[in-house]
Amino acid sequence: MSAMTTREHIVEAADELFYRHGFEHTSFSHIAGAVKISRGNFYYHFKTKDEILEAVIKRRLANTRDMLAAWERNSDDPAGRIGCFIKILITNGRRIRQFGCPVGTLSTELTKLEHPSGEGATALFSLFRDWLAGQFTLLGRKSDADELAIHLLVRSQGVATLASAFGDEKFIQLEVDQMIDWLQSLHMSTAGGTEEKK
Amino acid sequence: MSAMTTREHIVEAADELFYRHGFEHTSFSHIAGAVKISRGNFYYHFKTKDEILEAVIKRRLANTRDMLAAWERNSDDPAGRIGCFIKILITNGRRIRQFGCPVGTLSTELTKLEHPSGEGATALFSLFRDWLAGQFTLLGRKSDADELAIHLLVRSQGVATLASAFGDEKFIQLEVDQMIDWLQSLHMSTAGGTEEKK
DNA sequence: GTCTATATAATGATAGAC
DNA sequence: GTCTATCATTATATAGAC
Repeated sequence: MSAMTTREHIVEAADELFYRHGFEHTSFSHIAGAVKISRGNFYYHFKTKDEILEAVIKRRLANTRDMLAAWERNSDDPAGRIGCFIKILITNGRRIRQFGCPVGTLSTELTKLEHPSGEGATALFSLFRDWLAGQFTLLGRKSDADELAIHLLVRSQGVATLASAFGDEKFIQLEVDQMIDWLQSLHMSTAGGTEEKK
Repeated sequence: MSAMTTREHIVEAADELFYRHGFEHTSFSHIAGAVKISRGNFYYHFKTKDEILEAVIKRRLANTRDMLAAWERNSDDPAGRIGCFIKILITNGRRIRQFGCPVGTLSTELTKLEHPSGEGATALFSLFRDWLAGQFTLLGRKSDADELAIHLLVRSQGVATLASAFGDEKFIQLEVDQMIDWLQSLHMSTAGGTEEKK
């Protein structure tokens, strides 16, 4: 059934292990064990560990693009789409409490390692940033769309960091509710502002 | 002049290196190079690398306690003290853009490593959390003091994460200003609430 | 207390058989 | 494409001289 190539299996396993244990802490042995191939066979598919990291980031970029596209299909109004973003904290709550945000934690690690692929991790952030800014623009907040996008990223990143530090889920819901309220109040004031311009 | 023992030098150097490059990526060689002692000499002072980590966390706990005490001395009103917390993002802006938040990044890393000292890193978070909750209580928000403390931690953590991912400083000031506004609005509504009780 | 070996294990990476 | 050696390097950690 599974038409996945060995290469794809490697990237999928590496993706998960990098998320759970970090890039540096994940060795070829770990990945090989997960994929059930020998360490040697690895180098037929990837010449270096960094190449696997590149493939993982590419995969995450593609998956993220798919997710954003799905949100756009599932909701016509930008506020609802932004709501989808906010609610990942609930949807992926269990994993976020365990391992934090996959985007933020990878970016943080690669920055400390001064790793060239750190830019790729930032690109992953930019994907969300630009998409959110686009939605805020549709909401009528063209002038401060990027600031609002950053603001939401800031809050969701912070929730993820604290959720995994304290292993707590109580305040995740609280913070999510506040973000939804914030989005709502923004929507309201914007609707008013739009009317004034008529 | 320097009355610091070799042990203290090691802990200080390790503290800085753990912050800049992460715990796992920092080797004895790196620390030894910074302190200018041989690798072998290390084990006279610490039996394992984990022991150094413990000492570093202990040092950070002590330094944090000192910082919180200084904020209490420098300001009589709790709002001003909370303002001190918010403004670390500016004060330590350069380093935060380079290496993120020392508390958050260590906690994130140790969680992924499933390292026993992860609890120590969380204790560092709790120091801020409890202190902030105490200040909010003094502000007259006893019932939701912990939620407010978490909320501020969330936002400052998020700012630190994004600041280091994008290497940007523009939105740090923006976010800090918004946090100050939020604190102010809270203070106002609370002052009203306090009067009502009279 | 500090040093110079040295032991040991794991890691990323290679060579060559099948 | 996958495997079994194997290599070189690095890391933590130890032993023993000074």
